[in-house]
Amino acid sequence: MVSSTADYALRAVLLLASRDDAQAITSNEIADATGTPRNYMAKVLNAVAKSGLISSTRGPAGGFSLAIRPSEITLGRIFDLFDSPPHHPRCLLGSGPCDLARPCRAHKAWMSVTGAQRAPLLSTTVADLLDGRVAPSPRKSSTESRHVA
Amino acid sequence: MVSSTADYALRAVLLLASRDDAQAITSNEIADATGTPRNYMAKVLNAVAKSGLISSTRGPAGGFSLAIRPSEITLGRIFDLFDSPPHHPRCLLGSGPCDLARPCRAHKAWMSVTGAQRAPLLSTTVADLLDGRVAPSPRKSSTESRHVA
DNA sequence: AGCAATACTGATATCAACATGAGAAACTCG
DNA sequence: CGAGTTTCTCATGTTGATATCAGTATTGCT
Repeated sequence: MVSSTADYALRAVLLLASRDDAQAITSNEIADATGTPRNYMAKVLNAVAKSGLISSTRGPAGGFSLAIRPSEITLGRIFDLFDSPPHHPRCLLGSGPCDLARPCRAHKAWMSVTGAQRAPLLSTTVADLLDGRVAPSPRKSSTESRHVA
Repeated sequence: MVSSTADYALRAVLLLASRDDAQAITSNEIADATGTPRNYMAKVLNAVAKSGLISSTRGPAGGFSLAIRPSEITLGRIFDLFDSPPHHPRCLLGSGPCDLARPCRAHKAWMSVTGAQRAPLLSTTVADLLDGRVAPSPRKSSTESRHVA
């Protein structure tokens, strides 16, 4: 459901956010601490740094450090770097005209589902994750009881 | 976010559910109507049929038809056939003991996020999609206003 | 029995994500 | 200026999902 690359990025950002000191950590340290392949993590960090979430300094005592505050980093912002949000180019029902401007019923309902899936990524920040704080879970069992008979 | 295979399966089921007559449709008809590759759709339909959601009859005038009512088919049931739900084998924060029984704070929050993403898949049925009906969207802006300053 | 239509099965090709390795660029120190 | 440390970049290998093809099994009809 979430690519491993985006998962690596999340772990790295989470690790950086968990230490308050502005001291930079090397790519290898991050890889070892998060249990990810060293060379690959270096590439992932590079991509994240390009987006502006983290900053990198080269040379001795160099490494990576958080560029903005954890409360500003939503999960969606991290995942969007690698996993592009899905778009349904063709209508879910085969026939009939159905574009984005005038989606068919199924298309409309589907967009709502994907939107609901995306909501917690947009509302949850890295700071929330560190504090164990959690986005409000949607109340269930409202549609659950409809399809019993 | 959702594999193309699962997407194909959803379209096929949606197409079958959209016609009330119990007449079977051939694999090729389904593929053409949904705009998916013929040979691949045949294989996907085969897998869906094995799970019991649809039934298949061979020979002339054969094809596929819905095995159970659309209101009984949740989206999660279709997607789980191909996209296995993600599990986080390693803790999100590198160090410290953290298993599934006693998850760390970050782990706990993460599980809540993934759970919230999965909720609409479990509560929405194929019948809902056909009717344009939609799962209740989680109330937002409760965590949204926290990270402004 | 034999033919045609259809679902099924396995082997194979294709492609993108994942991962590795080596070397170049950049920075800090003596 | 030179040496050491670290990020950065490119080329290559590996894996799994995606897609195709050819062949087999099953059923209905004549």
